[in-house]
Formats: sequence, structure tokens, C-alpha cells
Amino acid sequence: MAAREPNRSAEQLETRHRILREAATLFADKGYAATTTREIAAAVGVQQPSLFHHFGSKQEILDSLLRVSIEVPAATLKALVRQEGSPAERLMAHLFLDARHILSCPYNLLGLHADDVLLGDFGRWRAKLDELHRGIRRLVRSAVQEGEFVAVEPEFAQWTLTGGTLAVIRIHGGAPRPRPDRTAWQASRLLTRMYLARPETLDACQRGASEIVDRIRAEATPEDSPADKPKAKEKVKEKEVAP
Amino acid sequence: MAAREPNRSAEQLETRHRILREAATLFADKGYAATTTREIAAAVGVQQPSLFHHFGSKQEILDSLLRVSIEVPAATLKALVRQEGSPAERLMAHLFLDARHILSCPYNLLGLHADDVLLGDFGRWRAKLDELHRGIRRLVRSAVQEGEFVAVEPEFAQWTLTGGTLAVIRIHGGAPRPRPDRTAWQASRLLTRMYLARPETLDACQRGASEIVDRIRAEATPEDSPADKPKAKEKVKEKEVAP
DNA sequence: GAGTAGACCTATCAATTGATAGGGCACAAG
DNA sequence: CTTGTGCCCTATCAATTGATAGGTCTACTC
Repeated sequence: MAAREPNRSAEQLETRHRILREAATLFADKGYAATTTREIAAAVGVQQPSLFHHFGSKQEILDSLLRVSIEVPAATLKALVRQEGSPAERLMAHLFLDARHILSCPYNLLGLHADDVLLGDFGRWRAKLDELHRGIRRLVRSAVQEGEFVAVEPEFAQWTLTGGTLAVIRIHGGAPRPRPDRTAWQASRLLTRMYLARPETLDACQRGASEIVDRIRAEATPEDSPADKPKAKEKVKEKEVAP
Repeated sequence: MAAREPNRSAEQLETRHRILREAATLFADKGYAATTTREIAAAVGVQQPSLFHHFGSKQEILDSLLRVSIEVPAATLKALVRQEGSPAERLMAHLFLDARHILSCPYNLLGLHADDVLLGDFGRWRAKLDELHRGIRRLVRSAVQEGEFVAVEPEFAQWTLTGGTLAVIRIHGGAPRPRPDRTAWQASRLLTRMYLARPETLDACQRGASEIVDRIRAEATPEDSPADKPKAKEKVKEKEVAP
């Protein structure tokens, strides 16, 4: 009785991919707990039990999204601490990479950082997110100590910076943007400037951050063709995490 | 079988008040949808159906909290537009009043602005919140036009400023703080400075904001004893909203 | 002491929710 | 043609959830 028209539509996206996309949008709009599997299925254009052919449970859907949302920024931050450059430059590089990741991600990652999501069986992601936040706070603290930033509580700065990155998504929507790099630099400039002791040094800071980003990019693709764009995260083909 | 020990504890808070307090904390921790009425009841120390003796429904609990969370800031913002003063000063005054309201509120208002909360039957509050945000954006836009603020998208600034205010709660917890005024001024200084074109004018801006706050305070209590502290919001005795 | 109102309890319901079981259908391999 | 496999469907379940009905206890009033 229930036809599956939306399923056969033009786009060739596999169902699994589309489940993630629709679920992310719904989670962003209504929150994880308030989103039912039936709503997700309806948005995808399949029956509710069909979801469980692709994901073992509702939590597994969120788990896959959290992996995309958290693991990439955590990896870039880890790469950042090994790089040279002043704290403010490294922080700006992280803000840029984070914003670009969010903007170029095919899923709407807004709403995945809500508190209701990261409790219970998602403590693993909560821990990873906390680690990410700690890394940001360390960079802020260093920047304050070196006089690059004004005196600001690292925790406060961290929350406003991560919140500001989310504001970028809010404004530009969840859809992948045509020029994520440009928007991401704009956002990282505004966010970095917030706490810069001498705002006139923002351009110099961005130059340093840009160099860091280039180094990380070169480091991440040492043998790949150096000309292609770094869209390794586009295809979200996740491998099972080894226990 | 289930004794009601926590109920008879020292504090004289009426049950209704305590329901709001515990519910707000749970909503902040887990989100509205993920919080069950049984959890709220357990935190209060009563049986689940007893909640419905004080509130007609779970939504009504959230409704009462949203009223506290949104109506007060909306009223102060409305009072602000009538005041004299530069846009930045008025915005700073609003940021201070908002932060102080949150810090001195007996309920943990964090988590009430999550998206999952403001859909469905809470569209009324969503509209009010949007109106509040629009007012903030207007102030930002004026400040940018007059050169007080750097060039920043009003929408972006609004999200970072409101998010930054929430960060204050995150850091200082939901509990009422001993010196909300001091913390609120600190927060509003950090938030205002973010977009100030000339950060060295922050002190002057705060002086202007402080005068505005004093004027609003005097205006709000024209005949009351002028010496008492403005704790009119402490007692959250809500009257039914006339339809 | 009888009556009454408020606050809380136990028992229970109807709806919703995530998840399972098993069948049908298309399609590729042998 | 047969077999098998992947994908989706219908039918259904068990648990949870918000909410209701009705009883009990306490405190106050007359």
C-alpha cells in the first residue's frame, strides 16, 4: 500500500547514506530523543523496520553521525599540537578546519552536541568531545599566557568558540556550501578576533594559521596526488572501530 | 512502600517550586524529551502521578520554566529600546541583565533554549525567543553602522552572544551564585568586547551600560522602597496568561 | 467530632516507541 | 530454471511513557 516513491528518486544516494542525512536533519531540528525512527523512515521514504536493515538500532545511527562529527576535529586538533606556530595561530587553524569540516559535511551536524545526546551509551563520544574541548582550552590558556589573547577564562572562551562554530552552521544551514573555505576563514577570523589582545594582528595570525593548515594538509596526504582537493571526508565510509 | 523522605527534608520549598527546580536541572542535563515524568518525580521525592496534582501536564512544567526564561529578558530588552545610549551600551546593558537574571534564577535555565524544546506546542515561546533575538540583532546592526562594532553579521553576533551567555551558566552551574552582579558584569564585558571596534572603549561602554541599568531599575520600581534589591523574580508566582 | 479541602498515594490505562519475525520480490550466478 | 542474496515490506511485540481514577491521610474549620 505504501509506495516507496521518494526512494526511487533521481539521486543515486544509497539508502544508508540517506538515512544518515535525514536523521541528522531531524536530530538537528528536534533533538535525538524527540525524533522517532518512524519519522526518519518517512523522511527517507521507507518503512520503519527497514531502518534496522542498515543500522542495528537507533543509537547506531547517532553513533555513526557522532563519529563524523567528533573524530575528524579530534584528529585535526591532535595534528595541530605537533605543528609549530603561536597558540593563537594554531587555535585559528583549528577553528578554520572545524568550520570547514562542518560546512562541507553532507550531514547537518548541528544538534549532535546537545547534552541530551551525549549521555548514557554515548559516554564514549562525550569523553572524546571533552578531550577536544580540553585541547582548545589549552591553546586558549597558552595564548593568554603569551599575551596574544586578553585575559579570559579558558573554559568560557572554549564554549563561545565552539558555540560560535555552531552558529556558522545555524546561519548557513546544514546543506553543503559552495565555497566552504571562504566561509570557514570568515568564521575563524571573527572567532579568533574575539579574544585577540591586538585585533590589528588578525591578518598576521591568519597567515600563520594558513601555513599550519597547509602543512597539515600536506602531511595528511604525503603520497597522494598533491593537486587534488582534500575531500577525503566526503565519502563517509566508516570502518568498524576495533574494540 | 515508597517512603517520601526527601519530601520532608529541611527546606521549606513548596513542592511545586521543587518540581520546577528538579525538572529544570533534568531538562538541562538530558533535554526535555529524554526526561521522563518519573525521573522528575524521583528527584523531587514524590510518586509520578503526584506531579499532575501541581501541573496539568509535562508540557506545563516546561511552559512555566520557559516563561521565567524568556519573559524576563524580553521585558528588559523592550525597556532598553526606550532608553537613551549608544547601541553598544544598550546591548551591553542587555547582556548584563540577561546574565544576571540567569545567574540569580533559582532554576537551571540551561537547556531550555535547545531546539527540541521549542517546537510543537511551544511555538509561542519560540516566537518570543525569535523576537528577542531580532532585538539583539537590531542593536548589533546599529552598533556596526555607527562604527562601534566591527563588521559582523548580526545573526552571527547574536548567536555567539546568546551562546556566550549560556556559557556563563555552563561554567557557573545552575545554582544561584553569591555575587551575580559581579559575574554578570564580567561576562557582559567579555561578550561586548568581542565585537568592539576599539576595545579600549570597553570601560566607557560599561559606564554607559551601567547608567542604563540604573535607569531601568529605577523605572521598574518607581514607588517601591528604593533600597531593596530587585528580587521581584525570586518568587515565581505565575499568573495565568489571559487568552 | 463531623465535615471539608488539599496533597499524596496505589493501581491502571492507552498510546507510542524501538525492535523482531518472517515473507515477497528483484536480480545475479551457476 | 534454480539457488541465493540483498533489500524492503507487513504484522506484531514488549517496554516505556504521559496521564487518569479513586482511595487515604492530614490539617484546619465550625
